[in-house]
Amino acid sequence: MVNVLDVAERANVSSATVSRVLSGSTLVRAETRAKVVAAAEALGYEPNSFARNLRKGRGSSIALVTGDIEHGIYPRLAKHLQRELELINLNLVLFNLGHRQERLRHMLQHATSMGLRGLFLASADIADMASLKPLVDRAAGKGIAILSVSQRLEGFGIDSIVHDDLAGAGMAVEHLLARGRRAIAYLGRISGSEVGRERSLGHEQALLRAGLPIDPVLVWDVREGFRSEAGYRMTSAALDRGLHVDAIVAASDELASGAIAALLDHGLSVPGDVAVTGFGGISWGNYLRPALSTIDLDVAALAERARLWLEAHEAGEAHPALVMIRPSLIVRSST
Amino acid sequence: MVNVLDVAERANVSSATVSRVLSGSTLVRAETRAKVVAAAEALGYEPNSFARNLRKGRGSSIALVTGDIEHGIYPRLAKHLQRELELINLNLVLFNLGHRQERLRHMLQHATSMGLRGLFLASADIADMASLKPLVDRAAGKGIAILSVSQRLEGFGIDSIVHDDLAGAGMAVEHLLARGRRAIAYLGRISGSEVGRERSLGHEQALLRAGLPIDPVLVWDVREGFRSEAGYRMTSAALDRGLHVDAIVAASDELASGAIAALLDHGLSVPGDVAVTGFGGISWGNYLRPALSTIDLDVAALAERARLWLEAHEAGEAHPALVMIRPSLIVRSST
DNA sequence: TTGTAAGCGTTATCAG
DNA sequence: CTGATAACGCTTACAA
Repeated sequence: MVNVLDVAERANVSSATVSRVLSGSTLVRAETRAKVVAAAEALGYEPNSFARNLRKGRGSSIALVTGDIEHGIYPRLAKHLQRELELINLNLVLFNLGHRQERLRHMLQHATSMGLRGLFLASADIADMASLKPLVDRAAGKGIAILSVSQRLEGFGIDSIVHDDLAGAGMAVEHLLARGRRAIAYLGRISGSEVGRERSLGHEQALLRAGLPIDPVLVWDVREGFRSEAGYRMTSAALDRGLHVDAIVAASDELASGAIAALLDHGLSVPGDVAVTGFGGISWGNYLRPALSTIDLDVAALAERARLWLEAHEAGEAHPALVMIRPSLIVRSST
Repeated sequence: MVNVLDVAERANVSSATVSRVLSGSTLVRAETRAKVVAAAEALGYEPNSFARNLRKGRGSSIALVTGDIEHGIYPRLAKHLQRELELINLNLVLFNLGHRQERLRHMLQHATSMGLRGLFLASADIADMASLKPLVDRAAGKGIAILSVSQRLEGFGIDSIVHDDLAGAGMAVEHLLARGRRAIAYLGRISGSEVGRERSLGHEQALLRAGLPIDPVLVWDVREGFRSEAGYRMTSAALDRGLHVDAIVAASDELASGAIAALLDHGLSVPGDVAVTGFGGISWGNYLRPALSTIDLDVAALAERARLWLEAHEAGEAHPALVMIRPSLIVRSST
């Protein structure tokens, strides 16, 4: 393994000079710089990141902490975040909780020891924030940059960059109202949990704005998460109970796909009998039949803001505690 | 930041002893060990991974190199790999190529410098392997563990753990033949590329086994990758040309969803007029209507084998150059 | 503009 | 079974 000393020797300079050249310092004579660069080149020198990080006292990776990286917009989020971090020479390390709360504790506890520079929280089910707070503070105190990129956690002192779920759900409901729908169900509440609360609230508030009552039987809980299966099950159950619905606002595209399947299986037509909207803007939504109208989440924008936040944080600059990314409605044939 | 010396001081031992205790060495008196553990506990000691890695000369993360982490089975793969690596205290860092070949070169070149312990290649479009080979060898020579987890690359001296695509495609074709289909198209060849070649071959061989001819017009190229849009486009184009087909074997679930959409849009029924199979076993496939019959890939098994491979590799034990994971057919209503 | 030298926190070697 | 000590490769005061 060739190191700075080898390069220094070959270039007839000191290791300090080599280091200066390689870290792009300007305080080096052009001529010297050239010599060093040539020597490094010739020897195939590659800096050792551990030594550098050890010396500098900080690492070069950010952990993306997800509940379930497999579903919803998380794969897209991971992709965009990685791309953004790469711009500032940081790595994205993946940490999937699999919905085990204690693993988050573990993560928070060992963030410094793992040499992480920051933590992007993208787990949808951070429930017990109160008990987590001390750990978060401890990590933050040690210089770990902590940002929530899925839930609004600014109330707990954690900066948050999130999609404007409230507005998104509102847009869906308003679109359905404009289409003449009145019995607009909400699919995807997780009762007793903050998860998806904003979306559920968006549905509620939009109905109230329109002067419509909130019918509790039209708010459907999912316990198994935002996946197709839950959508299918809850929609089926509602239909079996003979509920009257003419539209469903689903909290995710996957839930929506399950809902549509259930409706079709019950002999109903979409959107003829029941219109359905999704949430997320997943790519295959356009190839469901009927094609899924959905609230498209601008994940690329979110990822960029996350990078900007990180840069500001590292520079010690001020940054807003909450950024909301505005989603947009995509109208397709399911509504 | 509390370090080994602090712990040593508090426990009245040397840093060496602390290190021994913390790395679980048995050559320490139980009593001494207890003192050290207590001191570490009391001080809230956390080992510094950079120092450790620097000293040990190797890191603790594996990079997952994908072409596009957003689609297909890659999110699932990432999830399972992370879980497996966690078992052996390794991190998974994400590196998404976005289908830019030169970024792979870069990755290979800087793997050591980034302190990576290994590289899992999961990019479907590693085309120019010949030119990449020297870089791979160089990295391998430096002790980087390199494993392909999507393409068969054992011919290039790269150990590979892959799904048995040949068998999978064969199972799909045989299933369709058993259902009486004869004009079985293959959707998803990328002409002039090794990508998906095994699947395409599986289709071909299964037809030949059944004594059926290969009709070139029934092999559909996709240039835009294995996504829904391409499936829709190619299927539409074929139908517009008036081609007779009674079944489509798609190289991915996303392609299949596009194909089904195109068929329905052309007024055809699935599976009445045309049966369709997917590839992957994506979770929402069961909620398409008709529900998608597919070749289910056992990603969890693949991930486990990958971990086992890594352990063997590190232990210097022998390990097979090629492991094939057997997929299974899931029959739903699209066939 | 460049060199010297002192660490960063850990582990491995060698004595004891 | 334990301690002293020398690295690992890099950056950064401080000197020159």
